[in-house]
Amino acid sequence: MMYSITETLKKNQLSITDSRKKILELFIKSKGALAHADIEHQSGTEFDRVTIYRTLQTFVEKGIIHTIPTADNSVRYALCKDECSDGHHHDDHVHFMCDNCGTTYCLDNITIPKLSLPNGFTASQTDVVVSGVCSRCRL
Amino acid sequence: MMYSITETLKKNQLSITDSRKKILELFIKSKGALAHADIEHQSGTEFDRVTIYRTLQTFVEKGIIHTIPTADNSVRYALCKDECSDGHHHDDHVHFMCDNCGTTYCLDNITIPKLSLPNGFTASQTDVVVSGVCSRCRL
DNA sequence: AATACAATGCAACAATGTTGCAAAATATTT
DNA sequence: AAATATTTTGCAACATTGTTGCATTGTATT
Repeated sequence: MMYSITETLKKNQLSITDSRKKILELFIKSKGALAHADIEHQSGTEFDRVTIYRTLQTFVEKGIIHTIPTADNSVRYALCKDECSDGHHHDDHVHFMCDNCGTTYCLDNITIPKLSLPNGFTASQTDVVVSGVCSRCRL
Repeated sequence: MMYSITETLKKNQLSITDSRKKILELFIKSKGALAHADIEHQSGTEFDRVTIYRTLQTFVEKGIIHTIPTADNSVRYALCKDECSDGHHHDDHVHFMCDNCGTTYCLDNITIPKLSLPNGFTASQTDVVVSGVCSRCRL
């Protein structure tokens, strides 16, 4: 599957800038989710902290990336699947965070089972966060 | 069900102090989960910010409260059920966060269905965070 | 009541996130 | 291709959240 950085930005009506290209590239190359700090380190002193914050915000709004709830409440981001668009995320997949290496995976293939909520409660979104040991750390 | 504040503290080998009594009381009175800021506001200027942080930390370590992963990655705490003890939490229940009023509920009665993870992955903890509208906001 | 021990408040700091605004880069128009 | 309009960036300043060391105060123990 092709994933053209410039195409993606254009498709979302975003102007093509160095920071957006670079940050999107980091997500594509990355196996797991990224935290703000990861991006800051991996891009060196190339971009201002504020620019990274704003870029991440923009990407979330456009449905390019989504935030991942983690057991330790650290903020992480991962690429959305194609179905996501402007503010409407469809990320009802399972996230897995490795206790050992800290890598966060999107387990796209595992669907979340329907839960029956108490009377009067309606669900709009369901997030599942599994912690444990990933395949690479298990050896 | 009785819930004696002093008893609970004693049971966990904690000395009885004003801040611990007050903060534990807030949790017992509260219907939902509490954030650090909630406690800070509800207890006025009575206690130092640092004391609240340390008290929450202690309560988590002793298994009196547990943190709740939320979709917006804000840190919240809620009372544990009796089974929790020193560092060993058994909080595999569903958490519900209302998009309207922000209240976070522990849905103790809903059990988390078993998920089949990809090969090589082992789960130690599973958190489910449901967002939506709660029964009080639905009217 | 005296001593030992633990918790608190204060100050200082670190990390994370936000806002306003001028300068620079990108996109659009002619 | 140059000029204009629009966006984005970097900087500075600030707000919020969380942490650490240490003297003081409060709690528990003898």
